[in-house]
Amino acid sequence: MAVKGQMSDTTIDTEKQLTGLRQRPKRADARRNYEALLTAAADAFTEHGTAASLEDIARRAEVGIGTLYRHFPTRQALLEAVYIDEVEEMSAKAADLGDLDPWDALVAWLRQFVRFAGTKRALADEMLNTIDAEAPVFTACRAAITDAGQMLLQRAQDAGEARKDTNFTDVGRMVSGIASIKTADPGQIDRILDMALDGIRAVR
Amino acid sequence: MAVKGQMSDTTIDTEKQLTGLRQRPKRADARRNYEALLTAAADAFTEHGTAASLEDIARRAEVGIGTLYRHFPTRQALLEAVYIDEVEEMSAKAADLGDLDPWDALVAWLRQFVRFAGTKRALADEMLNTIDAEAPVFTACRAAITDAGQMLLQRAQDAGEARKDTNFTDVGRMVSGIASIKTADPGQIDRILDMALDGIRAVR
DNA sequence: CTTGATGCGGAGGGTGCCTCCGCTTCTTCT
DNA sequence: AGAAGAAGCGGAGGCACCCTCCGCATCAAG
Repeated sequence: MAVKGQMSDTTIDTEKQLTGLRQRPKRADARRNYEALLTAAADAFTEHGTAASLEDIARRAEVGIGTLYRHFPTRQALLEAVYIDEVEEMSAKAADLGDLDPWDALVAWLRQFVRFAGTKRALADEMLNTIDAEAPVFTACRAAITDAGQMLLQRAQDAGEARKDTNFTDVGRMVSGIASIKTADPGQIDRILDMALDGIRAVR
Repeated sequence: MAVKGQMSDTTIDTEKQLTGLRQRPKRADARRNYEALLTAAADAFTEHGTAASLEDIARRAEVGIGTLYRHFPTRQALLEAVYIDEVEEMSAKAADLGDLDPWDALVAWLRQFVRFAGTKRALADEMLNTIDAEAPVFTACRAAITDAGQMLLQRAQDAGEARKDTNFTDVGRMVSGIASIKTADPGQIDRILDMALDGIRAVR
């Protein structure tokens, strides 16, 4: 497929793909519960990893356990929904950052990317154990993230703020590598990321 | 410390280090139960991952649940013991292979290494989440594996069967990279390993 | 306002985790 | 060999979690 001048086209495409993977309930009360569960689950998974208690999630969402199971019949389903939700958020965030200075926007987005990758790696691993790496969930999510990152990097490059001899494939890998560093000191990741980002910046 | 001509010195050293990390019970019945638990746990963890049921492990070992908990107060402790046990086995295996042709010995050992790394990676990851990467368990285990592999590679190199411009650091990383490939086809890993091993073989 | 359709929630049965302590088995000393 | 204390055993019991099932409440379309 040809990429026309603007990036937004592909962004919209991948967003549609993502949304297609998930159908939110239509009745008002059901949708309320669904969203509450998603939020509670995201918190719980971040806090306790993939092993978080489903009953606890239902409690946090102030919803019966039965409701949780109706919306998400398996732990996998819930995991997947949370994952897609966060990818969508990363994607949307990229668009929101459009007003900022291109470089600042890129940095802000990559920071969020590190947080995302850090807490969600376990989740993705868990999912990989159960379903195929080529499952539509993953292809769509990868595409969405790549599109968003590519756009921000491109913009920074066009503004002469990021070096032109790189691409998002490299930057993405670098940053996710940094995100996966296991360390006791939470500030260390930030420091490393700062250094690495200096490497992406254009020489003035 | 200086390494004298023979490899066996370091091997013995690292074995001692490992054994020091674990003290088997001394009373006969207690030791029997301890070993039975270790075997059962290894099976269970390989089969169901780190989440295997401890009660199931006790059942398989034909031992009361209380006995399991006395020997291994936490899941971590059991995980660790199994891990050390398997590392010791890898280490011992390297010595056993001494009679074989150097190249065959190396290949046989690396094959076992892949199996080991494949099933035990999850275990090591789990442990890393709880304890430090520099904990004595890990340093000692890394050292033991490295020693064993280094010796076998050296032997194959000396016999002119493995290329001389490499070392176990590289070979080890390569093989553990291969071991970590996620795939549905179990034969694929074997095929890839074969190809990779051809790359280590000396040009005739 | 009525009335089906849709969604809610929690009781209940099953499993796993971990602790605690009365009973058994081993080892050592005489 | 026998006694006696040390060491070890095992499973009942209390709690949390998993998941299902179904009577009851709530919604929205007519």
